[in-house]
Amino acid sequence: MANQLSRLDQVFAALADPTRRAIVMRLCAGEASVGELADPFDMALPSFMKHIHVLETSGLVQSEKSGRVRTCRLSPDALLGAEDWFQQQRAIWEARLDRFEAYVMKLKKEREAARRPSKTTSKTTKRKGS
Amino acid sequence: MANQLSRLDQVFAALADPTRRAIVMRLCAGEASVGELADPFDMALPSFMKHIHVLETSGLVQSEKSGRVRTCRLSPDALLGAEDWFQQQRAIWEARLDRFEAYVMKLKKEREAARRPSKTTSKTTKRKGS
DNA sequence: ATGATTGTTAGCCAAATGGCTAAGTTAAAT
DNA sequence: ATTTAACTTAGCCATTTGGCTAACAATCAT
Repeated sequence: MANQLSRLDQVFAALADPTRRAIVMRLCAGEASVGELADPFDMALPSFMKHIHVLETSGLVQSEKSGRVRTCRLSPDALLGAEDWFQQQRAIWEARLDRFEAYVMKLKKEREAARRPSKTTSKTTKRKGS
Repeated sequence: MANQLSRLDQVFAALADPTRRAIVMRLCAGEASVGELADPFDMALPSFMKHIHVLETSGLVQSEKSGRVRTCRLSPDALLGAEDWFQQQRAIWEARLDRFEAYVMKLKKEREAARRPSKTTSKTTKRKGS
């Protein structure tokens, strides 16, 4: 029944909300209580707590309660996991660009070879222009 | 009236769905038509088109129609923008760790200085244990 | 022991999301 | 001139999301 969201799904969904991104940014600077975190936001506490809960189930934030105050801290692993995803995509993207560039270079050489049908590439025969 | 979502909101929301992440991954390898993109997914075309549309309004994907086929390509800027966010947070996080480490080092020195109240640090007086 | 702080639970509500089908529309193929 | 291919639009539906209030703990301070 439970829809088994992947970790990445939850992390990206958590970060899609500006309130939650602000919480994460705040927690990057150090741990804080729910009250401290909620203070800057014009929002009822129960609404705010929902955001905290989303962050916790996404794995981005951990918290523990001592006395009547719950202290939240960032757990950087989930953040790094998401960052990894970008880096992998960028790697694939850049590999593609490299291949494309290689392809263009090949075309260029072939065009040149077609224009000058000698077998060896002589550096002395430099030509410029179309 | 229009709720003016920030670009980051839209990018992260777009990436929170596994179908859409798969589309982005596919497009990292090169442009493709809607039909080609939709093929691997067991989903009605109109549903799939909604995903494409989400990706387009997030800025992650651009598309253009020629004839009856719409070709989609990744626009890497939005992707890089989101990656930047992670890197900024990580920078803050790491700065904090550095500060913490510096703090621990300071404590350590003070403890040591308190234990051995001479002004100069003599390397000869090495001591081990608690 | 009372009262103030600091969450927490329960439940309501409007809007957004992510799926569907059915019925267009436009370009290419025959 | 039809038919087929490749989207596109319109609209339905269930679930999720993100806000609220009201009432309930559970501590800490006095």
